[in-house]
This record gives sequence, structure tokens and C-alpha cells, in this order.
Amino acid sequence: ASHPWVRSLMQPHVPGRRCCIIVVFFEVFVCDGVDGTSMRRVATAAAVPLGSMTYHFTSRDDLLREAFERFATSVSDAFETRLAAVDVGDHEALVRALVDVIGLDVFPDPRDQVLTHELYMLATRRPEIRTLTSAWMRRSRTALERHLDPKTAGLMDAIIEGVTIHRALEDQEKGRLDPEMAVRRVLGNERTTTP
Amino acid sequence: ASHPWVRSLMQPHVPGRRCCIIVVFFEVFVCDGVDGTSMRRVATAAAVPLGSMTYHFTSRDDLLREAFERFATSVSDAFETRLAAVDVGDHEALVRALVDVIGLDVFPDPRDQVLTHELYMLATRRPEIRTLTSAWMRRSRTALERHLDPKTAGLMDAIIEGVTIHRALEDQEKGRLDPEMAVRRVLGNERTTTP
Amino acid sequence: ASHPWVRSLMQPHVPGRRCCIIVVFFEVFVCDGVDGTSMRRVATAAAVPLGSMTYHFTSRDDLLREAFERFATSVSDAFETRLAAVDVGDHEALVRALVDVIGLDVFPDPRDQVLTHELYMLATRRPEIRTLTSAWMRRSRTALERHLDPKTAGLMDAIIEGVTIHRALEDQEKGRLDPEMAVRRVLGNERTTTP
Amino acid sequence: ASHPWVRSLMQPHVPGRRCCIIVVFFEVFVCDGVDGTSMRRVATAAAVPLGSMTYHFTSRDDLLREAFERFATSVSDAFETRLAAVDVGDHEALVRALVDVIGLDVFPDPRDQVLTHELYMLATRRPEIRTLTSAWMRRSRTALERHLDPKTAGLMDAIIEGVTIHRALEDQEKGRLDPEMAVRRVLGNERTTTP
DNA sequence: AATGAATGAGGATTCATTCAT
DNA sequence: CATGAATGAATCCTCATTCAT
Repeated sequence: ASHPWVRSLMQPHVPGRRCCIIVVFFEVFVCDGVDGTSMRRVATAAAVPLGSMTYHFTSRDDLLREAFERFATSVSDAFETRLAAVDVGDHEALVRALVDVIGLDVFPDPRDQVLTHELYMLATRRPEIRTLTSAWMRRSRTALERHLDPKTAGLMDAIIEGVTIHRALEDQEKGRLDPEMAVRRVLGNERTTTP
Repeated sequence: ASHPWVRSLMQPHVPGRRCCIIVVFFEVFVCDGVDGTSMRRVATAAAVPLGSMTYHFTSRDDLLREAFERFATSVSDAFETRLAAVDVGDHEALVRALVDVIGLDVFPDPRDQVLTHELYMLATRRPEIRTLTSAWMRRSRTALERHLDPKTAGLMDAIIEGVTIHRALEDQEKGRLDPEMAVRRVLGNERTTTP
Repeated sequence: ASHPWVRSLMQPHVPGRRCCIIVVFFEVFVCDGVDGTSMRRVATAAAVPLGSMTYHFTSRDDLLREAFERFATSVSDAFETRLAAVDVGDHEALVRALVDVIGLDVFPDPRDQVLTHELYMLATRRPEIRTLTSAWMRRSRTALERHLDPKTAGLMDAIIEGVTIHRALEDQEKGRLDPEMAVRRVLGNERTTTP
Repeated sequence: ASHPWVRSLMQPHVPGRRCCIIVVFFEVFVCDGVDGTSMRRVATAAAVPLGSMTYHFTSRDDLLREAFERFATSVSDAFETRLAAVDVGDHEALVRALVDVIGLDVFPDPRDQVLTHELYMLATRRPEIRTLTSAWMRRSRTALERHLDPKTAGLMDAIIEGVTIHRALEDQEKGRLDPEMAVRRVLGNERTTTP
């Protein structure tokens, strides 16, 4: 599988089929989007008979929901883990951690950025998916608030979001957006090294 | 039409049908997403015969492209206009303008936020749509760079993005994200009012 | 078309497709029953592209409902017409008319008997079809009550039903059931010629 | 089980599973009809693993056939038993027995009427089921012919059929059809109480 | 003896698009 | 200029059945 974070989907005792389908689901989804990711297409891509799809996942929605649940959990875990490793008060370590979150954790492959957005879109329309994103955001917020006051934490979340998006979208001008600068500005105190 | 910005779609010399279809297209799109917005559904919602759809818009993609082109231009215009009204160097006016952009221009109706995201998604997959978003971003950047150094301008763009998204997604805790604070932090100087 | 009563389906200004589909629907239905009569099968039998089916009939239920509506009306009409031709009080003419109803009108082709039964089955489960059968029965009852007291009319309806069924079901022993005798017994007066 | 006659299905030496499946089969069948009664649905309703279905009944047809065989036998038995208790020549006892057959034996629950009809439908299409209904009818005929001449027996069978059907179908106007009157008319002698 | 996993065929329906009028 | 009719591809899903265990 080509997406780094899918390794976490490979759980020991889950029989392979379900998992394989989910992995391939992401593969297809990243390329073809919500409306392009049909059961058929995933089935074909996974070299799985069509009947297997609805055997393992009652419905297309079921597959979608489970896939994104795993995705959200994965990303959320990585974020939480990295922030947990930072000592409270260690300002520079926090900056490094946050910069790493943007640069390394979230989307080593910028195409994966798409997933987050599609997830957001789904969330605006389907309540059961909204619970996923809400939980995700709550976890991020909590993790951040161990180090920051609530309002700054909210801002940090927002800038991480924004920077990640714009990086994914801009084809040229790589490096235009400086994650470290973003983090320091939002932290907003004089220890910040302004360019 | 229920979306405030659609008024700008009502241009005098465009024959009514085309325009009506586009307006309704957004109506449907916001509710049902990419895969839910079929020619048929738009036709029905607009009380337009199905045959009219492909008469006015060669294909579904054509409709989609044109609709989002108008959308991007609309939003872009509003942004540019507001920033153009700010005198270079008038720091407080800039802050007010940017806060207004977040709070007023972009999405008076948080449901419209969906459109931007869907546009982003489309952009990642379709080159001809990427030209739209690229142009949009370039305009924003240029407008911002009249007041800010390039790196700060990029950050500002990102924070606007991030704040807007998170506002659209969080159901409760309204007011958790403070646009003014966001803007001031990114501007990053001592005049900022830290909480 | 092989069913005599389908001629009444051929209405002048109705475009041929809809009608053709319904005619073939009956063809298939008689052979294959409710669960065998799929859109696909009717489409194939009618040499009509599958897409045409749902173009002309929004859904399978729609087709089913319309087909049986026409069927019920057809049979109902024939019954009413024949009884209307009988003068009130002309006992022997009434007997002849009723015998003809059983023997000629209802089902020249005994296979068509199946249709009535399937219609009954559907009626027990679908309210919208029950309205059809209810209307049908009401018309029969009314037509009969011009000549008979209500209770006898009800019985006459029942015996017509029963005789028709048993005739359709018994493979051998044709002629075992004597329609005229049935009618006279139910009429139940001394003018009856008992065997 | 909610159907009175299913008690007769509970035979001592039949292993429980098979029997349970059949009982539930009827439950489902009455509600959902031929095309709604799938192996899966029966399995679910009976809380039996899907694999068990085809283990106990080689095929769906097999289940169907066996179920209806039991049904036909049940109803047939009741009919025969009741008529056997009548002394030949005891006219009033015969009338009472036949009225009871209509009112009590056949379908205490009018929903069960559906089963007979579905059975008839199946009979018209499947020879192996036709043998069931033929045997059933032959038994009825024989039982009746102990008391009546063949033609009257045939008529009696038919009127029982017809009255039962119409009773099942008419929603209002209960009591419109008088079983006793039906029986007496068909018996066709002067002892009949005309209204 | 019993069953969970798996699958291929077929179910209804929705759709973008074409075309004659 | 506009549109109703028509259609073939593709949609999700349900199902009877097979088979290894």
C-alpha cells in the first residue's frame, strides 16, 4: 500500500479481506473522490469480487464510515502522540513538535490531504460522520491545551489546517509557506523569531 | 435564491435560463454534494426540462466548471474589493478588513463553506479547475501583498482558511475562534492585543 | 399479443411503447409470477432497452400498479356491460349472462386466471392495490344488485370466483363444474332446474 | 407461533431446526409474499445461521415445497376430519360442519388466506406443487362426495373457496357474506332458509 | 452435523447524454 | 432555440448457493 499511515490499519487478527478493501478504498478515493469511489471500482482495484464488497461492508456508506473512522483515528493518534512527548513549558520543543506535525505526520504524501477535506465535506452533510470529526477536533484541542490557553489552541489548530491545505494546493512556489513561522506567529509572544 | 453571493451571478446580459440553472445548481450542491448533484436533480429543482440542461451546458462538467468559476470570481472579488479600500500602512483598518473578510464576506451562511472545500477537492483532481483556484489564490496573495510581506501574506491566507473551516465544522462552542485575534497574531507585532 | 382482453389496452393516442410494455408485462407475469417478472425480463421479452422501462414506468411498482389497474378495469367493464344488457326481472337472461361471464368473459384463456389471483395476493399486502380490487368488487356488486338482493349478489360473486378458480386449477375432469348449475343454485328458487 | 394451524407442524420426531424454519417461513411468507421470502430473511427471522438454511433444505424451492406440503396436508386434514364426523344423511349436521369449515377451520386468521392463494399460484406454474393441490382437492372432493352427489360436491368446494376469498378481501362490510346461506343455497333444496 | 465465508448472477434504479423534432 | 423521448452504462444492493472447516 502506498500511503504511509495505512500501516496502522494492518491489525493482526482482523481477517485480511476487510482490511485490504479499506486500504484500496483509500487508494481509489484519493484519485477519484467521493463520487468516483464506487463499490465496483474498489472491488476491481482490490481484485475482489463485487459480491465480497457488500459481504464485508453492508453498504457503501458502511465502508465509507469505517474507512474514515480509521483514518481519523490514525491521524489523531499521531498528533496526540507527538504532543504528548513534549514537556509542558518547553516552548522550543512545542514549536518543533508542531512543525513536525505539519511537515511530517499529517501528510507525508500531499495527496492524502485530500482525505481530510473529503472527510470535512462528508461531515457537513452526514451527522454520523460529524461525530468522527468532532471527536478528532476535540482530541486535538485537548492535546494542544496541555500546552496552550484555549484560544491560542484553537488558533493553532486553525493555522495547522490552513497551512496544510495551502501547501497541498499550491503547485509551484513550494516553501512559500513556512510552518515554523506559522507556529511562532500563532504562539504570539516575544520569544518568537520573526523573519 | 438563498445564498447572498448569488446576487452577483445575476448579470444583465446573460440570458435567464443559464443563470437560473447555475443558481439552483449551488442550492442543490450545498445540500447533496458532488455525487448528489446530477443534471436531473438540478433540472428538477430548477423546474427546467432535462433537455435544457445539456442544451445550455454541454456536459455536467461544463456546468460544474462554469458554476465554480463564477463562485471563485465572486468570492475573489469581494476579497479584493475589501482590501483595496484599505490604505497601505493603516494597520487597524487592515485588521478590520481582514476580520470582516472572515466574518462577513466569505460565508455569511456557514453552509456555503462547503462550496470552497468542494472546489478545493475538485481542484486537486481536475487541472482545468486548478487554474480557477490558482488564479483565486494569486489574486488573494497579490491583494494581501499590497499590505504585507509575502511570507506574512501567505500565513494570513492560511489562517483565514483555517479559521473559516473550523468555524464551519464546530457545532457548539461558537465564538471559540476569535477572528480578530487570529489576524493580529499572524500580523505578529506588539500592537497585538493578547488575551 | 396472446391475451384477448389486451385489445382494450390499445388506445389510439397513447404512444406505443408504454402500452407494448404493459402487454408484454402480462405475457411474462402469467408465466413467471410476481417474483419472476423483473424489469429486465419484461424488457428482454418486449425487445425494449432496459433504460426504457424505468423511463416509462418510474419503478417496478409503478408498472405493476398500472398494469393491474388496466386489467381490473378491463374485466370489470366486461362484467358490467354484460349485466347491463339484461332486463331487470328477466330471470333466464340473467342466468345466461352470468354463465357467459364465467365461461366467456373473465378468462377465455384459463392461464389468465392467474392474474386475478396474483392481483388478490398483491391486494392483501399493498393498500394502493387494495383500492383497485375494492373498486372492482364494488362495481360487480352494484351491477349484480340491480338484479338480485344484496346477500344473493354477494353469494353470486363468490360462486363466480370459486368456480373460476377451480376450473383453472383442475387439470383433468373438465366439465366437472357446471357454471349454469352454479348460477341457478345460488339464485336458489324453484325455477331452477336441478339436475 | 402465531398461526393456529402451525401447531400441527410440531411433530415429535422431526428435529427442531427444520421445523422451526418452516414455521418462521410461514410467518415471513404471509407478510412478504413469494418474492419477499428469501432464504436470508427467513434465516434472520428464525435466528438461524444462513448456512443452516441450505443445510436443512437443499434449495429455496425445497423449503417452499415442503412448507406448502405441510400446509396443504394440515388444512386438508382438518377438512376431512370435520366431514368425517358427520353422519351420512344428517343434513343439518352437514350444514353445520361446512359452515364451521368456512368460519373456523380454514382461516381463523384471514391473513392465512394468503397462503392458499399463493399455493394456488405456485400450483399453476410448478408441476410438483400441482400434485399437492390436486391431492388436496381430491381429498376434499372425496370427503364431500360421501354426503353429496359429485356435481354438488364440486359446487360446494367452489363456494367455500369463493366465500373465503371474498371474506379475506373485503375490508368493511363484514358479515355481508353469510356462510350458512351459501352452504344452503348450494345444497339447493327447499329446506333452505331464504332471506 | 453445522456454519461462516465467500461469490457470481441478477435485482431495481439513476444517470449523462444523444437526437429528432 | 428548445425539449421530450429514448437509451446504455453504471450505480448499489440482495440473493441462492457453494465450500472449507
